[in-house]
This record gives sequence, structure tokens and C-alpha cells, in this order.
Amino acid sequence: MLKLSRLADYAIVILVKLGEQDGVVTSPALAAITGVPEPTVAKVLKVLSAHGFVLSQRGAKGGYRLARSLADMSVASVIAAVDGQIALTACVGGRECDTGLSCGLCGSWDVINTAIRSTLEGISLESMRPKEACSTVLSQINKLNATHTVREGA
Amino acid sequence: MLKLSRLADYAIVILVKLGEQDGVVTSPALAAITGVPEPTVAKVLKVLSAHGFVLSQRGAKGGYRLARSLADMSVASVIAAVDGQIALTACVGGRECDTGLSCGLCGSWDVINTAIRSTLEGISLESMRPKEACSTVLSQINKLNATHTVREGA
DNA sequence: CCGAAACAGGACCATTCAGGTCTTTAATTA
DNA sequence: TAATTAAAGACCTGAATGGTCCTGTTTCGG
Repeated sequence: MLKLSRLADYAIVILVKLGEQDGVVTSPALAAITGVPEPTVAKVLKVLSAHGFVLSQRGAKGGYRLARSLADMSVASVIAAVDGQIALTACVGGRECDTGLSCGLCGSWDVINTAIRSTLEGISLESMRPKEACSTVLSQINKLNATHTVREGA
Repeated sequence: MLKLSRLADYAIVILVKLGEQDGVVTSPALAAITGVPEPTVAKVLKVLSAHGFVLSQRGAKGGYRLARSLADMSVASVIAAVDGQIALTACVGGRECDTGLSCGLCGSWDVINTAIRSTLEGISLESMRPKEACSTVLSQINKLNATHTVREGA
């Protein structure tokens, strides 16, 4: 169903959330914020660090912070970093697919791949940040779920 | 890596190839033409038939033929038929993802999903048909691979 | 100077799901 | 009536993703 890998999904969520914090944030803290299991957060962060999306600081009081603004990160670049090249099919670049040579659609896929890629490149992480109206709904849901623990500002 | 399922890939190839034949074509014949294993071809054709892309004729001298012109089939519709709804993530329609409620990107994904979908809807199967120059290259490759069996026109 | 905290970089397992095969049934035609 | 072919669905297998854990290495604080 043309779905994104969950890791890439997490990566985007984590980056957006990280952008909303100030100072360095530890991976356990990010796990708490996003709800993603800690080891997975750490794994994603490592990849993002290797690809220059976040800067890491080791040692006690270490953590992560964004390497650049969310507006300077495209959805495409994040997906490519986590999942590898964005391509719908195996036969890219005019090469033949592995079904033999009878496909005959050689090159036609490139049109699609390019279209998808440019679509995703045009969307920045900044534009993924929750909108106001949406945040309101979210906080309400959060309140519902936090009923027996904390009741902040209500 | 944001890849298409192989079944959807096959479906498109099969439809394009089917459009180049005249009269009804059996699935074994299509398997021979496309190089895709016969049972898989049959499986894909069944799905395509159920979704109205091809018309089936049972019994002896039966087979499949296109239900409408290739120009009237979008890549998006074929993918949707074989793989289900085209959506990058689980959280569509403003619903929250299953990581809990902390995603907070509610609705943002819809922008991406819609963009991808409309991109794919704008590409017809007709435009996937091999171009002349490309066919030439293909036939050359075919000749190379058929060296020890048949040498047609060379 | 030592210990705790936190990232780095792997290896590793387990689950899921897509891909593919097979069998049976029903329909059509010669 | 017999042969051919699609329809439908059960079932198996293998790859890959997702997730966990372990062992270093670095840095800060006491």
C-alpha cells in the first residue's frame, strides 16, 4: 500500500518534537515525549546523527539537538536518510527489472519516482508541525488520558 | 524505502502488456509475455478482474482482456486496487497514530498522502508504454540474452 | 580520581507480511 | 461429455522490518 516504514515515520515525529524543545534532549526524554520505545528512539537518533540532522553531545548532561532549522529539512531527505533512496520500483535508471527482460517498461518508472521524490522534497518538516486547532484537540485528548494522574490547567 | 509492492508492479506491467494484445489472452500466455510466474499472474489478474480493470471469460478459449483503454487507467487506481489505499502512514484522516497520543502531527500526513496520490493519479498506464528508443535498447538486450538460443534479425 | 550518565556502534532475535504455490470448484465450448 | 480455463481460497516460505540488548567510549559531577 505504498507505505512509509515506521522508522521513517518515527524519525519525522522525533525531529519535529526535538525542534520544539530547547537545549539538548536525551533519548529517554524524547521517548517520553513521543511515546516511542526508548531503544527505538535511540536507534533512530543515531541514524539521524550520522546523517547530520541532529547534533549529539556525549557524556553526562549530553543529548541531542537539531543541527539546523526544521524549515531546512525536507520530508524526502529524512526518509532517504532512514530508509534509503526513494524509489517505487527496483528498475530505476533505465535498468531492467529482475523479472527477466520482458518488462519493457524501462525508464517509465523513473517518471513516477521523480514525481514522488520532488513532491516529498517540497514538504519541509516545519510544515509538519501541528496546527493550532489541531493542538487544541490533542491537548483535550491528552487531558482525557491523564485524568487519573495529573490535571494540568483544567 | 517507500517502495511499491511487487504485486502492484506486476499488475501495471501485465495491464500494459495486455493492452498490446488483441482478443482474449490466457494467464499462461501473459506469464510467457511478461516473464512473471504463471500462478502469480493468475493471482494478479483475479484482483484486477474483481476491480474492473480486466474482463474475464471462463471456459475453453477463455482468457482476459482490458475492460477499458490504458489511457483511462491511472497508476494510482491500479496500486489502490492491488495494495489498498495509498497512504504513507497509519495516521490518516486526522486520527492519531498507534504510538499513543504523543505524535501531535495529526493531519499533517494528509498533506503528504494527498500530494502523492494526486501525483500518481495524473499518470496513466498509457504513458507507461515503452517508448520507441527504449524498445530498441530492449531488443538489443534481448538479443544478447538469446545468443545461444535464437538469433533473430542479426 | 572515581562513578554515573549518556551516546556510539554493533549484534541479535522475533514477528510480520508479502510473494508464491497448490487444490478444488465452476463455467464454457467443442 | 470431455477438455480447457478462470475463480476462489487455503497454505507455506522466506525476507525484511522493527525492536531489544550489550559492550564500549566520552563527559560531567562529586
